[in-house]
Amino acid sequence: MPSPHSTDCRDPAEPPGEDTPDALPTDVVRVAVSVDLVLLTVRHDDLHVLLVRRGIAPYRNRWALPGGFVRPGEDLADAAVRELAEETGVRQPPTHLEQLATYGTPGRDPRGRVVTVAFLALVPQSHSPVAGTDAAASRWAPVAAAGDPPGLAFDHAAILADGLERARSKIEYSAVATAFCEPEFTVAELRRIYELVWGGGLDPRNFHRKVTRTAGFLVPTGRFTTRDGGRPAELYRRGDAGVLHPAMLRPGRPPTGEGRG
Amino acid sequence: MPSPHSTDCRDPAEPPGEDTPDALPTDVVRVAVSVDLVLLTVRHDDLHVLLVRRGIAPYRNRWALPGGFVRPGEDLADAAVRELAEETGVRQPPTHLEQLATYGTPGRDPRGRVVTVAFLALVPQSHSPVAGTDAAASRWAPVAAAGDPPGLAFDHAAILADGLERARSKIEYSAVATAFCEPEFTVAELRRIYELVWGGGLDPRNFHRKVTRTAGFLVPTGRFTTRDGGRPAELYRRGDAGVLHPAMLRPGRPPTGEGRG
DNA sequence: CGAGTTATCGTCATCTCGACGATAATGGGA
DNA sequence: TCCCATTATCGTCGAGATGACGATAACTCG
Repeated sequence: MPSPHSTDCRDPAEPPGEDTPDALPTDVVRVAVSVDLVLLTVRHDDLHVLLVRRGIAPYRNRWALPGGFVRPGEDLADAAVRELAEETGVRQPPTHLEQLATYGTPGRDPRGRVVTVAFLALVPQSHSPVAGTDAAASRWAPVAAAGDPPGLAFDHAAILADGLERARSKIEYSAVATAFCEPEFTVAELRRIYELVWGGGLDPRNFHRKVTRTAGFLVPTGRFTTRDGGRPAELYRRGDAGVLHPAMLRPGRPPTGEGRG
Repeated sequence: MPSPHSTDCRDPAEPPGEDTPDALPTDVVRVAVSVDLVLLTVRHDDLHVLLVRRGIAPYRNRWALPGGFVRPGEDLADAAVRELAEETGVRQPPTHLEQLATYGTPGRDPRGRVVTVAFLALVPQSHSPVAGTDAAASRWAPVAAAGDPPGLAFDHAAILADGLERARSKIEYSAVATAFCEPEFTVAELRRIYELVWGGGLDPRNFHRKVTRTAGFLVPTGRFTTRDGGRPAELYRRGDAGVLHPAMLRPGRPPTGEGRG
């Protein structure tokens, strides 16, 4: 495959070690890199996001997404997990953690150039004991009110919006909605997740048919619970399905391709 | 992030400007930030990716994804577009450009800590005159052979794989496949895109029905061409549809949810 | 002009979905 | 204890989408 039309390619490709300079070009700009977390959970029958209160300028006393600077020799995902534990007291690793996007617009941090890698994390309520060492320093905010005046610090409102949109679309074609659930859950509890994330009601009968017949989505335990009232409901565990086929369809779309998302 | 231990929060939230220190904490690590491009196009009836030959160590003479360091005051997406123009001679902005993911594992660059933001770009063949100022310095490689020994520099093989997977899945539920096409194209040409990206044959009749009936996907021009041979085919333009409903279904999946992607 | 090629339309069985009726199995009160 | 509200789960039905594939249209080439 090497150079088809190259004039002279007598020097073969080299491994990284050979002839490697010790440092990057001197004119390369160095920037601070941070990670920020959009950590979502469902509690009190509402979708919540974890926010921390900034203790220092800029945006002192404003609410922000939890996050912090990446340390030397630390991988990005590791930094996200570390910040999660440090700032929230959440011990268990999140049931779902994925990279969301990277935000690096100059000026997004008044202190200087900071590029932040945002992560989306989903946890069940049991993972979120309340969070934080200091009650005043962090809180779960209903997502609808998370951006209330004076608004979030930095560009965190945009990051939160992107995270929510990602969550909303991702539960359509993947099984990540179960990441919000306890290890064992009922179909109704899973349905409630979808309803809260999507913000609309779903037909219990069609939903039940859909999730129980999509292979790999749910694993029946054979045990039942009456914690939701009414007839006992079977308990399920997360299946091993990554993506769903066909996808869960978000209601409210026109019957035939309206295009435009 | 810094410790928000403030017990008393009598001071109201502050705008960024007030009490803002001039600089970031001194112990924050600064890293080099680069952008890398997975630039895909279809040429000679095959899916190709643009590669550049590295002229300096590390990985000297190895092929790599086009990219470079972000400049001071430059936004990430702007850097991607700039590198695209600089390294490839591609003038027009790509028909499709999206952020792919960020790679920052320590040690991925032997020269030091480098975090790279990867972008996925799709262009029609007409956008890719050949590319590059120096013929030996860049080339279009068939994606199947792009990673051939001795392999791509850095972790670019993984980035390329992620980009391909993104493209493969994204043409399912969005209309980005048209980004590979010239401004006016036939249904057969669009079908060929899907076949090459997915790597399998599609039924021309069912494909035609699907794309022409999905609102917003294609806009008929009323004109026809015989450039593909046979009966004249109508020319279409890209519609304004962002996402497709229902999605284009990748063949080869079992009829009912097999789960697992 | 006929053969080959490609485009486009149609048919049909199957699958899925949304709407919604029906039945099962609890707990809480009268 | 019995009735009822509540929730879970199963079934039915029509509309729409899909995959397989037949049929016809319209061009080029020999």
